[in-house]
Amino acid sequence: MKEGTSETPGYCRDTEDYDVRQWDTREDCEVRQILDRIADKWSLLVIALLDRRSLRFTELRRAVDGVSQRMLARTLRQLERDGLVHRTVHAVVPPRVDYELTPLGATLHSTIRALVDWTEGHQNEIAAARAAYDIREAEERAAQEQEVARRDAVARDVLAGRR
Amino acid sequence: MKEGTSETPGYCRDTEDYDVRQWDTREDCEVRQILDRIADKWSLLVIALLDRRSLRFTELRRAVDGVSQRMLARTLRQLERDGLVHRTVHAVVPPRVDYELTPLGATLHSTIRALVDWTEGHQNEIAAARAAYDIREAEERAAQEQEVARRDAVARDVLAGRR
DNA sequence: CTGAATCCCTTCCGATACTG
DNA sequence: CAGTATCGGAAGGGATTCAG
Repeated sequence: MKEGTSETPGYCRDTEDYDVRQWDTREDCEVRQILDRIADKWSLLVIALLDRRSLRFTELRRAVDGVSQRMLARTLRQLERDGLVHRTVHAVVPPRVDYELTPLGATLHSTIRALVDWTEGHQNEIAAARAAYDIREAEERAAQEQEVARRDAVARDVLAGRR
Repeated sequence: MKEGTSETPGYCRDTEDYDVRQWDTREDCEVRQILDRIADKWSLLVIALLDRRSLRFTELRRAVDGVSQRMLARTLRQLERDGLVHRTVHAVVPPRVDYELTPLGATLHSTIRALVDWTEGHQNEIAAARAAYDIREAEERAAQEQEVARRDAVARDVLAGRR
């Protein structure tokens, strides 16, 4: 089986004796796997970039900045297979290949865009939360060590002095 | 440096001579990294699950179904550090730890929910697209092989018969 | 230019075992 | 119950090379 195909076990042990409360647990047989691909680092960026315009391979490569040729090619093939991106090959030399969102991909775009926008809009809060967390953790760690040292001292005193 | 800290280079080469068209390329110094964490497989599921209710570690473990103890613990630590999830330790025995979304995390919930809903709502279309793609690819591959075989035959004839 | 294929190193992650 | 520590296999992904 070729590399990117993912053996897709496909199973879905029958949902007998299992009350579907929301979507949470195992009905994701397929969903879980799709979500993984959609929420993939590069897929996210590519879909976000392909907004109402088509871009060629090299343009995407430059725009994403950091993606390797290998990963971009793989990502695009997957997105094409999933019917989210359309690939147009122009029979010219040098070859030119354009990528654009399919109607299905376009419906995903706004959702992904929302996610990206959220991240942009809250990155400062997250950075602050991280800083606060790190400080708290450092303090706790320090207090912990002090406590250990104190106990050590006490133990030494007891052993050395009066016993 | 401990495992999950991620060396966070933090750089962001100054945005001189770079027209910010949208968000696409490199202003993601920080965003890119946050997006990666948020769009993470387990983070997504955990945040989606923590809807207006608090769950304890084991409940999450069961609900997510498939996550290892290690990954769940790591994911929760990260989410806590990012200020998206709040952790409450009850000083009882056996220990009990509750997790719930912070206000910040709650604002992310709907967005993530939208992503999950999209996936659920379009999984059939994606499955169909994949099937179609695979068939097309198989046909092309078959045609390719036929062509090769045909040319082979011709070449053999030329070499053997009249030359 | 647009890929596919190979090599190879790094990171991820699950299984297991051990604390509080 | 709620973790942390360690280890080994598996997967991810970059650099390079070759082809159309």
